Amino acid sequence: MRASSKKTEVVAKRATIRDVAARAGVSKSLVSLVFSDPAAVSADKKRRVLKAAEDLNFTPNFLARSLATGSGIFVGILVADLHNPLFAEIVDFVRLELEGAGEYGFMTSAMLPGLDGVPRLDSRTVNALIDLRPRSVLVVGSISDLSPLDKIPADVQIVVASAIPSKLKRAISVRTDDSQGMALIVDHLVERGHKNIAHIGGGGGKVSLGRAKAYEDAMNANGLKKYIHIEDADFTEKSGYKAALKMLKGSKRPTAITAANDLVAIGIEDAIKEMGLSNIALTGYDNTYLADIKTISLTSVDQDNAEIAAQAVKWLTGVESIKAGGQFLVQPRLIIRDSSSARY
Amino acid sequence: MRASSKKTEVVAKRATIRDVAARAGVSKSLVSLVFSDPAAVSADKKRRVLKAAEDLNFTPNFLARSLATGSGIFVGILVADLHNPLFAEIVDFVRLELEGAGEYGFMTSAMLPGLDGVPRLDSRTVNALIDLRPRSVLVVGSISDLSPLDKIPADVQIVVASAIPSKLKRAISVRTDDSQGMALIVDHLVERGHKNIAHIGGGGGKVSLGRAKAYEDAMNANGLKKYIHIEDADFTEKSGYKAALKMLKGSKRPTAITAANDLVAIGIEDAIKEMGLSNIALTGYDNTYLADIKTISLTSVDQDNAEIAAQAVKWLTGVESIKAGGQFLVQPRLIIRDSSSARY
DNA sequence: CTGTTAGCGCTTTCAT
DNA sequence: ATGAAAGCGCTAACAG
Repeated sequence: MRASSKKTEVVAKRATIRDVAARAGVSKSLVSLVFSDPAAVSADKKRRVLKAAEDLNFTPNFLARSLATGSGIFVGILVADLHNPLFAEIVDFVRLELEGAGEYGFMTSAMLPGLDGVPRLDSRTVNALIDLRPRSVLVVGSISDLSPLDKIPADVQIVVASAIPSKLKRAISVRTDDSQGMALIVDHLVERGHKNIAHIGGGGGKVSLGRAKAYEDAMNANGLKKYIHIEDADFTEKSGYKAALKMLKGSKRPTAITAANDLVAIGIEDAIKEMGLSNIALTGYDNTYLADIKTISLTSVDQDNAEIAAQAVKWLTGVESIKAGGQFLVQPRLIIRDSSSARY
Repeated sequence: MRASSKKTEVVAKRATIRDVAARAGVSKSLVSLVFSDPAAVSADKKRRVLKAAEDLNFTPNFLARSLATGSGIFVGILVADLHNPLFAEIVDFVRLELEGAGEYGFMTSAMLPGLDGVPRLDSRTVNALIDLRPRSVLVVGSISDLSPLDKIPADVQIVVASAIPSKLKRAISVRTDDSQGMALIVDHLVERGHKNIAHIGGGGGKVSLGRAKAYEDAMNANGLKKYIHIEDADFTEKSGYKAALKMLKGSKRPTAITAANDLVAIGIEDAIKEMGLSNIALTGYDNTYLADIKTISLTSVDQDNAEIAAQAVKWLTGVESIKAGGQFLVQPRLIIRDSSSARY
């Protein structure tokens, strides 16, 4: 039924600048002007063009425009890991923020599952993004090797959010101050009377490593150097679970455990339960929605995603700038929930 | 240091077909041919062109090609909700599958946060996607109104995965058979001795509604019509929590509760805990990684994402076809965990 | 098999 | 202020 058109294939082609020009009785270039530099065209003609565009349901072709201009009018967003709820939140904030600035964020995922389980930056997507000629590029989350992004023209600003840029000197980054975040956590546990506070994390990336280091610093600051105890884990639940089992079976069992992120904390919690232990304080990191689930109720550090997004957008839109390699650290906030209630 | 180029701005512009032609000593069209129809060019010249391309780090411009061809060479992927772990998984499978078929999937998120909290399909992204001229389009997850996609040329197949297409007759869909899924769940609970089995869900979308209906059918099939009890909730944890409180405070408290999805189940669990109840069996749906967290350990229905992805890709690549509005239902699998262990 | 000529839809100079 | 012409990087008929 639907396919039974007359002789003409009625494939609803999008109207072009030419169609609009014809309908409005002006030249193509004038139509183009209306959409790129509206102020430069007479009110009368402008109205007519706009009307015609409206009638024809016309929207400038994104693609053709990028091709012709040599530089697009949108911000390219690359998400590192679709599975991490944290990143989805940041992307939402960024888009809202971008929207407010009258800019447009085009989100793509450049990560390929990867045969070995480790996600890899897909060069085809990177190339596609380059072809699209974004005005700037935002990378959300940790990508182990950002160097493929070096093919992006040098005048296109690359901003990394919630991660430490790896192998890409020109990138600038905005993320939470993990030294402070970890200090908040350790101080909180110390207040609750804990001394023997351990950390599970430090593996699988710069961010993780940074947090482990921050934990050490915080312990030292509290004069608890002798209690420093780190069991290696990356950012996954499974890895937290295994590390926790090992730690809890060891001789100097801690009274409190700090995790590299919420997922790791969940894995630790599983291990604690499985071993029939109780009264061990536990903290997460990132304050994802998981932490807020009542069954889990995890004390965690909030990264202030809104703030991260706001700063990223300032750079992406060129409102603010900073030299290559520069960074901005956002203040974290401690969210206290049940998991850290055990006292000592 | 890096910026101190000589007089020429060394913005690493991507090499064009022209550069390659010059270097290989052939015409532009020949280069083009090598990349579009390699078989049609002599081995010798082909080698030379490929070599030159290699040297220049040349990759055909995605954009220009789409513009010239009128139909791109990639599959556009639109993700409904970045927050739902289920969708990320499906996307991963689809990409892997596409990769295997020698095709390329370009993933974008078309959902804007939405001021009222309800995500909306962003017309700019839809337009951008249309401009890119994908060979076919995959929508992953529920979007309340797909009609903006009707602007996609009629010859571009639109496939919806893990959702029921709304307001878009031309779309075809692949998803799990929820009648079977719910039957598996109800049968399982009946086997454990339960009769008074309730359902929380049914609100906020066709899929949710379908599952509620499937629950009713399964109850009827077990001769448990008089126990049918549905409390309205959408797909969020919060909504499950509220519905559960209401249900559990009511007079005919069930011995088992089936949830519309895992998140809702988690909300229900919170309510159960909060009311100090125990021995109520609980089931989720979707078998997300949340269900597998030991602390949660939720009996759930696995959708077989790999199978969904495989079917979607067959359609997307044109290997198989089906008439507009057609659908394919995948067999679900019950994953039994602790949450349903309560017997009655 | 190879090279030439248009042209995709748009944005520029550059005249008018 | 407006129109004509050239061109972004590529492919698609053509002719050689």
